[in-house]
Amino acid sequence: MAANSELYAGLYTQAEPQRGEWKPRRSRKKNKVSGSGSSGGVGKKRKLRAEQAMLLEQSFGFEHKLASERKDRLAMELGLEPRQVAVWFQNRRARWKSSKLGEEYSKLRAQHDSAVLEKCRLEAEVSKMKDQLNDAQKEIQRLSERFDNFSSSSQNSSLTMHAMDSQLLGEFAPENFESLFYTMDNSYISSIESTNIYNLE
DNA sequence: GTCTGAACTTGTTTACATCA
DNA sequence: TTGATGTAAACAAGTTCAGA
Repeated sequence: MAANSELYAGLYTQAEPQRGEWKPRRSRKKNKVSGSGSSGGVGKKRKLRAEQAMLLEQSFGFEHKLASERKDRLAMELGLEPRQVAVWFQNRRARWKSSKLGEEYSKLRAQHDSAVLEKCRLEAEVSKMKDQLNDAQKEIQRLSERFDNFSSSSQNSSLTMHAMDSQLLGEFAPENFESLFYTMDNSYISSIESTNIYNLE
């Protein structure tokens, strides 16, 4: 296959090449240029001079895409082949994209790390709350059993609820103890929770 | 030996020219 | 006039390789 540099040599026109955004392209040339001669052959790879690279960078900073006119003008200003300018822009776009991807990766990595930390924190919190719930349930169970024992042993007793109140619960007796027992028939747990007897903290 | 970057290769897309 | 086909130019992605 003929080298593209040979094919392209001398074929650059005033067209506006842009992919993605539409712009009118070159008008087709009738005559092919076989210019496989000196100009197309870059031959040895050589590093661009500092001022050439600087101007190319400036141009790239202005616009990443390279319209044909600009390419020709740049090539003329820099004393390079238009093909070299085009190649430089292609490579520069590739480097730019690569660095952009690197930045994007770093950002996502940081977000991921902080999300993992937050997940750990939340899991620890859930675990702690489960423990507290467990303790609360045990305490409820304990009190329930004590109450059952007491009520069965003193079923015929003449003790009043008030007497039982202070005897059984001591300092933990809630102020509305009677109403608590009344609601316990319907919903023991929820009434306890709603009267906030047990501080889970 | 490694890295960087210029140049190249391959495949795809798009605009245009030509012809039936 | 229109649809099919060919061609050139441009691009992205990947590769090669000279020079630092």
